[in-house]
Amino acid sequence: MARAQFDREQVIRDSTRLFWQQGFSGASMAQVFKATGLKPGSLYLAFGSKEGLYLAALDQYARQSQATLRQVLDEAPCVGVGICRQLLRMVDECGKADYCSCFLVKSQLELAAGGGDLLSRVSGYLGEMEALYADYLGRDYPQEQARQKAASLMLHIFGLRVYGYLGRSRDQMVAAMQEGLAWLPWEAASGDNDGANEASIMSASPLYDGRGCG
Amino acid sequence: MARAQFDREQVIRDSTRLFWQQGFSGASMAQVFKATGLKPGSLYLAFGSKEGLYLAALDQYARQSQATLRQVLDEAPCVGVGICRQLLRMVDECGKADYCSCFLVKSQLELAAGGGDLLSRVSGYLGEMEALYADYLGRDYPQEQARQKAASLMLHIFGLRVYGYLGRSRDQMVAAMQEGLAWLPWEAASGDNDGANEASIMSASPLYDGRGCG
DNA sequence: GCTTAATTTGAATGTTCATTCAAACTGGCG
DNA sequence: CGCCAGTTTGAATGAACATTCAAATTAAGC
Repeated sequence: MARAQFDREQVIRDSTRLFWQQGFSGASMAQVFKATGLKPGSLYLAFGSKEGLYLAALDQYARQSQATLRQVLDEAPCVGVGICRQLLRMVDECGKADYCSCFLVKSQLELAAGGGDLLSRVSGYLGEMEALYADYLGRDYPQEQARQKAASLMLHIFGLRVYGYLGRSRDQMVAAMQEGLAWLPWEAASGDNDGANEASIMSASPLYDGRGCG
Repeated sequence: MARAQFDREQVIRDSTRLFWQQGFSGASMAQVFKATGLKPGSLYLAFGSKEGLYLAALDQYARQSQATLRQVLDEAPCVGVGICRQLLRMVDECGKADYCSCFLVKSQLELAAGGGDLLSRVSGYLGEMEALYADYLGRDYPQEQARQKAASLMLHIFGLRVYGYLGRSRDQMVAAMQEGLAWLPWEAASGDNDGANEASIMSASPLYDGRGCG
């Protein structure tokens, strides 16, 4: 009966990289065939359409992002420190040559006008990220304050995803984040790294490191 | 010798609306012909190419945005109040049915991967907005603090341009902005409106009201 | 009102787009 | 081994794409 001869997750990962960089409209299926190594027939049999493939890419990216965020927050000595570490990592991403903002943020902006399935999925995932932060912050703050701080956090994260393109120095960006998020324990986060898990989290491909928008 | 029979500024304005909503790749020249009422030949004679027209749209949008920002800041009793008013207006934009983020922000994200003239123009304009805020803040703060606060401001503005899509209430968004920008005189801004200029600034078309990202 | 350069027109260009499909191939199973 | 459902192939499809151009039309200057 002949099983599929490609690694579905890897194909999605390759497609994600392309869609992330070029956008939905900006990436052609011809580029997808090249990036994944699959021929049209195989790709369409597996994913149905360009939109279907994009949807799979979004799902994988969001799932990965949430998992990584949970991991970072769980491994930190407290929520605040975990959040700082996550933010500092995002700042570091901005310095990379192939910096590409966040796949969800880019998708939200590109697809907003069109509406449709893709858009509601994206908005949903972004909302989930905020809820996740609020949830963790709920350990240290009363619920209303936790929600408020999560909103401010999302504002800074989204902002950084754009600001990161303007070529400011790492120090400038960190200072800008600290200015509006003064309630976070920045000192503790930049000081103590238990070192070991540093390498385990930094890994994977240069563009798609599974960290995402969270 | 036959002069051009169309209003160039109006054509650019119509094109801006389309590009702003759909993006550079997402908008087709056929849509541009429809939106502007011009035939291919006329448009290509006037602007050279799709990219040329997009460039004209960017320029007009950025010029208009900067002018409006200066006006708002100049008319306010002090810089802080002016900034708050501008931010509150941006929050209000998010509630509109055809909310479309900021043309410069959307362009930055879409064009970042491709590079080229368009991109450097966009990044330049965004940098100018920050410099403009820093300049005005220089009246109330020493230079270094002014720069810092301008950076934090841009982070919030960019953030809001994305966060605005998530469908939060006006109050929630205002609270989120206040959380990170607590040094601004929010009370004074929401309280005293001299009323008169309120209507003069709120005007123009539903999508393109010339306010922009600043 | 004639001249003439500038502008408008819209069909035509050749390319690239997402998608389809019949034919070839593959490998698990009886 | 031979069957056949599942998979791969890559050429073919027709629509949509940005752009061009020769011919028609316009109006400013004389």
